[in-house]
Amino acid sequence: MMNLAADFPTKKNIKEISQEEHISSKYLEKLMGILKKNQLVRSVQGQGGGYFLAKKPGQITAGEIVEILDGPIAPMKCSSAKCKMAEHCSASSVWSELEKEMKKFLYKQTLEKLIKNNQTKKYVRK
Amino acid sequence: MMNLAADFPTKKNIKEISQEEHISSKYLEKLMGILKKNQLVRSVQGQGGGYFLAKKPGQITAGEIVEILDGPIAPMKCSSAKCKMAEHCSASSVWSELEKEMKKFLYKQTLEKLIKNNQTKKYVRK
DNA sequence: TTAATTCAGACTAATTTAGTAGGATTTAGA
DNA sequence: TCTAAATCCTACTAAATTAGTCTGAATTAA
Ligand code: FES
Ligand code: FES
Repeated sequence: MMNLAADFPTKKNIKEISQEEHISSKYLEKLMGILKKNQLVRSVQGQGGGYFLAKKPGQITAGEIVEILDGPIAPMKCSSAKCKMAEHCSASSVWSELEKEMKKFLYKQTLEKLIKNNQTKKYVRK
Repeated sequence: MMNLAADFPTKKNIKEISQEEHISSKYLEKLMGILKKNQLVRSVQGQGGGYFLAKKPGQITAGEIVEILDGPIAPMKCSSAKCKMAEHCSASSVWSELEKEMKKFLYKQTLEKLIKNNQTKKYVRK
């Protein structure tokens, strides 16, 4: 039988990631499950298995990740959640505009960008 | 004795505001208390009393109100709350930049602006 | 003195979130 | 074919936060 696990050199398993990111492996397992269900990562099961990105880092944005893991991007529950008072609420326009700004910002932060920023950060660090 | 309550023609009492804003008077009482403690509104006690703005609408911003009633403006608990992982967390820069954008936006929305927007809204409504 | 009002703070209930537990399934390799 | 290393699945728990209530005291106009 061929070795599936060997075909994806960038993959990492839960144990590795959890150590690098200082996050409990059990919790990470859960999160990766969600990311996988939403097709941001793919996985190889069984011994030697692990996870890897489903797209190029330049094509994954913070916006996607946040919406998948945290739910809709919104400054208030009111804003996107179709608040029933929105019609006669003077604040609703503020929420919806702010929501737009947040989305705009988060959807232009790609993983690639983040990685680069983080690498320079390391150099700059004393 | 002079009549304090008559001196501030724009004042409204809890009952009036709670009806206008469709919010329970008990809850509103609590919120007004917080706004008062933070000097966004002032009040007159006793019969005929009520609340009124402590500054001109052009000098009160959504940012202030939100920070007073909702706490620090932040997209994540992590961002401004001095997350202890921030040093080796690749996401922290995203949170802090987004936080800046949110503050910038909210601090330029004055009450005056909001009132104007809301008036035109009424005209436009079918 | 009375009635209308703000003021103060404790309390409750509901919801959300972060995180854990336990076991089933899949797979590589000996 | 057996075993160990991994993902997968999903229910559960605990903690924190939030929205909102309740009670009663203090203040003031009339
Ligand atoms: S109460 Fe929901 S938008 Fe204002
Ligand atoms: S974990 Fe707090 S900033 Fe990333």
